[in-house]
Amino acid sequence: MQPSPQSFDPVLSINSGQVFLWEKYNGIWYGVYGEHIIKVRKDKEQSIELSSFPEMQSCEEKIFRLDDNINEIVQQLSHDPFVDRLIKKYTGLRLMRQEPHQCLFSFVCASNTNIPMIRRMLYALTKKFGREVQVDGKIFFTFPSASDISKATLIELKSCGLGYRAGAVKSAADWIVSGRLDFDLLKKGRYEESKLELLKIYGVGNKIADCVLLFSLEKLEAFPIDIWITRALANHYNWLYNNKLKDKAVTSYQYAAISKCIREYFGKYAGYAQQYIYYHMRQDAGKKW
DNA sequence: GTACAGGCAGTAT
DNA sequence: ATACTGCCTGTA
Repeated sequence: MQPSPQSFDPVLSINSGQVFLWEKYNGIWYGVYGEHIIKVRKDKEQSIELSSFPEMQSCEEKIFRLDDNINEIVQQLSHDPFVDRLIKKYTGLRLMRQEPHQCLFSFVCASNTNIPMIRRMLYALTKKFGREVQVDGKIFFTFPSASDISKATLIELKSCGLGYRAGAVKSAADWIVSGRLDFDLLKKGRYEESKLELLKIYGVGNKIADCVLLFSLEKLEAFPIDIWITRALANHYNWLYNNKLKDKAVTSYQYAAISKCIREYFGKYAGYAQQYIYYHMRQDAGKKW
């Protein structure tokens, strides 16, 4: 039987650059999901086995968004020939649902750097401020809470390799702890309103806000535009924004205009389109991470 | 030594 | 509304 878009491939999704604290150990994938360690094993028949420590109810459905109506999503995106082709090419690629606070800190750290560096920073943060747990004889560290990070000094944060991002991480932590930033409210709010709230945080701009909205706050219309997506838009969607995009960084006004246009074009599941395009661009460039 | 890597904020025009 | 700048850190 041919694989259909309905199937999902956890390893492909884990390796698509949307999550950072995952690693392969003895052929099994382990990932940090807040306080939990997630274990993903694919056996020879390719059947998938997921477990969580401590156990989390229906973690497979939760993390790999199996509650999404993928048929409807695929159908809605298939009007675009490019994305339609990518959906068929990268069978099983899914968005992954992340813990909001881990997601926010991850993408604040992701600003202006590369994936190996992001992984290094986040691992150092978990090691310094997280809780040690053992799974299958291997030591892991849970993701620190906002309160843990808020108590840290800038020096300590910088010692995790955060550099100038340390201030942004600390201020985000302070906002969460003070209740000034409430993820439950942002989940309930509309995309535009929740985005405006996130943009108030020091160190959070358009791209990071859209990542947090898409990956952790259930805003599937969010379409994060980074350098890879800018290149893709310049190559395949030049009609959407009639301007020279090339490799230049977009200004915030350009970002808003492109974002609005592309969300109208792809519809309420634009974020899924972004994921396929992003993965394709990086594959094309030969990126492993 | 230089360039570069998955942005952002601040400032000037 | 856009252009320009500096920024931690590590790797090629």
